[in-house]
Amino acid sequence: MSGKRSISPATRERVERVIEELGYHPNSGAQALAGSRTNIIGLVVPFRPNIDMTVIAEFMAEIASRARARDYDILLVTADEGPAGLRRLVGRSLCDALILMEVGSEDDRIPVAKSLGVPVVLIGVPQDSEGLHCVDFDFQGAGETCVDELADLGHTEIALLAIDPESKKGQANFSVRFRRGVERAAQRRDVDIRALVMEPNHSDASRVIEQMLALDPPVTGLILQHSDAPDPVTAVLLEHGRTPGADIAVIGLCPDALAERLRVPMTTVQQQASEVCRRAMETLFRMLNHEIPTTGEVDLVPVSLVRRSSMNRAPAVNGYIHAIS
Amino acid sequence: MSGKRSISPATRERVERVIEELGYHPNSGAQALAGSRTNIIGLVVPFRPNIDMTVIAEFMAEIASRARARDYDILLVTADEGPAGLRRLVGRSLCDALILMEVGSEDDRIPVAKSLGVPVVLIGVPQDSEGLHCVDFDFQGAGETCVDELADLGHTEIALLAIDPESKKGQANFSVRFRRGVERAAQRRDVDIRALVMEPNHSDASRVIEQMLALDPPVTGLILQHSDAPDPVTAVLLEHGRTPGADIAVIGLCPDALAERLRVPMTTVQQQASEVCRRAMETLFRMLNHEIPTTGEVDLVPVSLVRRSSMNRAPAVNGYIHAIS
DNA sequence: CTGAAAGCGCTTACAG
DNA sequence: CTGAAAGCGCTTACAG
Repeated sequence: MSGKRSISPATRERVERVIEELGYHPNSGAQALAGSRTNIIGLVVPFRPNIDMTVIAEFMAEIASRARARDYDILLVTADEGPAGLRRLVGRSLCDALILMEVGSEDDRIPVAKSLGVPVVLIGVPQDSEGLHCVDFDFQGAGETCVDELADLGHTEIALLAIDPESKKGQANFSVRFRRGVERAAQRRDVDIRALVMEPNHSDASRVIEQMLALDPPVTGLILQHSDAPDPVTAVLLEHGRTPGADIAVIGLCPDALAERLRVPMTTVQQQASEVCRRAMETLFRMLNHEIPTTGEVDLVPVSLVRRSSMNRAPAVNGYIHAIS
Repeated sequence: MSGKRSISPATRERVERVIEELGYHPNSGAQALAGSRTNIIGLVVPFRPNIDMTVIAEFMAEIASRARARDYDILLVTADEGPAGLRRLVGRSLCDALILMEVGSEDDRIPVAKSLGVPVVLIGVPQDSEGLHCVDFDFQGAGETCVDELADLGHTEIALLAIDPESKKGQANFSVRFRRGVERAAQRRDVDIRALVMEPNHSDASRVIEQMLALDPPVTGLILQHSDAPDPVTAVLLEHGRTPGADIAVIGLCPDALAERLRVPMTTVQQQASEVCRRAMETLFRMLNHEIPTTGEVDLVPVSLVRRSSMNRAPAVNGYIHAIS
């Protein structure tokens, strides 16, 4: 018996010693059958191309270790099994609960996720999240923060080096949400945004930045959406004699490690994968323990701004100094 | 009954129809208990920092999909559970077989892997691989191929932009094996190699390449070991007026997609993750079907050279044209 | 080709 | 606090 009923210290110790000696491990299949719980969590991972596997892996690591901390294991399922995969997992009683990663706006797994009868947490925000527990970064807030930070420094002509929205068709909607945040804040702050689609490599950065430098009125602030953009963009700006933090203000979305090792360390909005995972796993375990119902709502992790050296005030224009809010 | 004994077409069809109608799924715990097989493969994944998760994810995707193709599922285990994790997996009968990724030279999981009593395949080549099935890229061959290709074009002064060997201490040994290949071939071809340790970002590439350009006798060929090096290195070379394929020959190790979208598409040795996974899974399934014993040997996937535009002949030196072998 | 018994190794209730 | 029965949903032999 494992922990369910009271036991005298004497026999407990005796049993524990024998377990140790014999190297006893309970048979998981028998436990699952008799106890009707598997102690396994199904993790549905997107292995499509065009997804940043570095961040997916960060999530997997965090989720797996949090699961083990509560004596759960992780069953890895690829997203391309689709809705039928989810049915199989719970139909065959392969797991007690599910986590779906990279859930898109119109995800065909949403309806079956709702009717599965086991706890489910989504990472991402679908259009119709009604009744589902969803956890994600607040990408819209991140976009707003970037614009606000630039506007606070007096910038009114801003370029957004954007992820191609076409490349993410039908996938996760974080780039759309970020951009929506940028646009809302731009309107609110009465600031100009020029969006330039860019691939995150040196030659495309070169192309796009030359385009940007030709713009009139001149751009003084830059928002980088793609997490691989900072290295090539910083390099190209320096090649053109524009030092981030002195000649042009740069802010964006990327891992801290990258931001810090740039020639000019970049101000970023932080995406804490661990915090998203912590919340997702916490609500999953609460559902498994029947502490909360299996229906839930959207839980957005607020962004936090990390100021480094890539931001500067907007230069005076025509002798007029921008009012700083 | 699923497939084990003969059955009349009539009843078969009747049963299949009912299965369909009722949405029947066999209970995996009961199957495991009664059949003493789980149809689950344990996959032990390294989530340490300093590992390229892009390639790890490529392996996971390939392994998971090949497993599903034979009706196996994947249990995800993090490498930091160590040897005890392996014992737990088979002790609790959570899986029928194991795959260990990123196995290092002196891996403390090796001895227990040998005594586990279930089929195991390692991805990587430990020092003591005796009796274990190991599959990996032939990194040594890759290193040799790079040097041979340069030497064939007449280059005798070659720089290796290398991964810091310290950063991989106690981890997988592929960078050591690549470098060993480079050194062996250099000796064999009587060619000079200067190794320069580099981090794969634009500013470190800049530092290292300036260092390289100052070398005497001048370097005419470049080997890139780090798969993230090609973009920044190509950029820095062009900044210094050296066009790969015209002024300097460049070859290296990186994904095809990256090599092809560079300003000068780069000649590379190809690392086919899918081929490594295919072989690993093939031998695993053969073991599971008792077609081969659970003891095995090292299986290295040969590299294949993909020529693109980054290579040129060595320039004539002092009026003397190098003899081409 | 088909039926029906035994048993896989546990957990859960039910007695003591 | 402890013992012993029943049963979880299958697979595997063993009969017919």
